[in-house]
Amino acid sequence: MRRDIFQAIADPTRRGIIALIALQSMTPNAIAENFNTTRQAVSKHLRILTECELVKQEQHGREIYYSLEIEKMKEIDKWLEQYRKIWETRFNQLDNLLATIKSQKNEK
Amino acid sequence: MRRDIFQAIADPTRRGIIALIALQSMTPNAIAENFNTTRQAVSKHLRILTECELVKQEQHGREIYYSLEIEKMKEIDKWLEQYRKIWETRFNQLDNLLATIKSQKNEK
DNA sequence: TATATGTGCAACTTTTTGGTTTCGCAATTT
DNA sequence: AAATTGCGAAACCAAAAAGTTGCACATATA
Repeated sequence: MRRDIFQAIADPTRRGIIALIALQSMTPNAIAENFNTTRQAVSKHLRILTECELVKQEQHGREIYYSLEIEKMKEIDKWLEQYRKIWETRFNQLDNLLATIKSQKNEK
Repeated sequence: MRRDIFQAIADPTRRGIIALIALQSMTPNAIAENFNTTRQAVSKHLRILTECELVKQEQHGREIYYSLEIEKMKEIDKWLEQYRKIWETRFNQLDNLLATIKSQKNEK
């Protein structure tokens, strides 16, 4: 089992679950109502999300409320950081190029 | 075949390839040297990356150079945006809380 | 022209994944 | 106490994915 955050967000249903519980915690049954699968399938997704600490659970009687561990999402942001640097550099280079063209125009 | 960007970055070897060709374009053979797999396996990964437009190729004679399509990486950033909003809000709330505590202290 | 090299592609195998069904347990409700 | 409800876990299945091997094709080199 690989069970890292990138593998966790690879599945569209899991991304749906993440979006759903991002703002309020929900029970497996309530979550499953929003998808075209069984409660058990959602339960499996929740297990995977829990295993890589993207989701936390809180038991209330026989109900278990799941919610997003937003801090963990920052890991993706952190990974993206190196590429953000690249595209920002490219953007600045383009910016400089445009500025150069503009100044050349004005010199005419 | 799902073949979206999230599925593409789920595989650790593919993330390795992305990191490798982010700054300079490389041939499949050169890329494969950096991993513990065969050239053909890398080729398959490159195909997947190409199919979801994360990577572009440029043919030079019999060699094919692969490089990262950095623009496509912004899609992940875009998806992350909604969650970034959440953690920034949380951060501000914490900030406000700390400020409140501080001012209460000063009132003593 | 013959040989070597860089490559993609197809067939095949193994592993992983997502889903379903069935079950048992604990907490409610009747 | 009995029935119902909410849940996770295990066993099983089908589909997908990752890797391997063998090939064909084009380009380069001898």
